[in-house]
Amino acid sequence: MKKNCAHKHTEKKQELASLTGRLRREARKITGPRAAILEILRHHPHPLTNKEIFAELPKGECDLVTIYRAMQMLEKLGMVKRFDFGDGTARFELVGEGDDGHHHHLICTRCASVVEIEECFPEEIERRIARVNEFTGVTHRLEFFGLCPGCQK
Amino acid sequence: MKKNCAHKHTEKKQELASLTGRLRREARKITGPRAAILEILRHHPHPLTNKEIFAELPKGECDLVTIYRAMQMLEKLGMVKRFDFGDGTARFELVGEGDDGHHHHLICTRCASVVEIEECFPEEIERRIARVNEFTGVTHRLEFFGLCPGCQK
DNA sequence: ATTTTAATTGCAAATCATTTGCAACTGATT
DNA sequence: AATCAGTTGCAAATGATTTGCAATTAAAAT
Repeated sequence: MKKNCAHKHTEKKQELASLTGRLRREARKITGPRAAILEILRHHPHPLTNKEIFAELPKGECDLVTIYRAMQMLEKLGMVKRFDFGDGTARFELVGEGDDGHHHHLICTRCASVVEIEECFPEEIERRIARVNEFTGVTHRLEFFGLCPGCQK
Repeated sequence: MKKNCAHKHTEKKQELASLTGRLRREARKITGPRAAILEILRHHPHPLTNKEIFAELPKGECDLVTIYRAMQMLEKLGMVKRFDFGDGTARFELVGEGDDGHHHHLICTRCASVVEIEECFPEEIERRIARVNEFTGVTHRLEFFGLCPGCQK
């Protein structure tokens, strides 16, 4: 069941207590659904869709809508990062304290397996793009696509 | 009404005849709706959503669904390129003959103005990413976001 | 430990972008 | 002008995500 799993820099699985602590600090309630969701995110290195999280959850643990609301909230608090693989479904990954979660992925266009990538768009080029166009606060969204070893028929 | 418009490499507005010619070659019919859609794309340098195309069209010229279908077809023929700015709506830009349309944009997160970017992700790094992970046919999706000069309060 | 209160949840229904079914229509070819 | 496959419009279906609202509950106050 395990997918390609080349974790270079996110191998630090956060403690559940640390996660709930962050919630508490923000005056959020630690509810059953939230603990369950965090627990699932904690154990998954790659971005998950809300449906996938829902599927991992014990049967009636919580409603899909609750997951949507939880992810919205966690994203606002900076505890999860939203990724867009271009298939019309949002994916979320837990973000470490202090970290901004910025990184990229290499996705197999056939089997959808995901590899986390260390490389990033060169800073100096991004700065030049910002300067030349007089934009400020420039970031980027970047994902790679290709055929994974197993799918190269 | 004009947005920020720094066209570096797509300043070659294709002839309508050349576009319909491509359709004809593919055994597609040149219909009123299609000609109208191509005409609009031809005159717009930046990616347009189907709704935007629809809005530009003379009132009852054609149905929104027809635009969806036309864009699907044009994308399949490689005549338009689909872009994803992460807001859940596809955008399309006309692609020159022979060109694959691969390029990126800098989008203002406040006013949504778009600037076309010449820079691309460094090839050698992409090749390394492919090699290291044993992926083939690797490409990328990349867009930049920031505050445009006019929106920097 | 019990009350109080605001945050949270579930469920149904609403939205939005996009797709699909199907019968009527129309370019392009003969 | 006849023919026929490709197209179109309209309604309805899909899929992801959001929203309204009344019932529930975690956490603070008593």
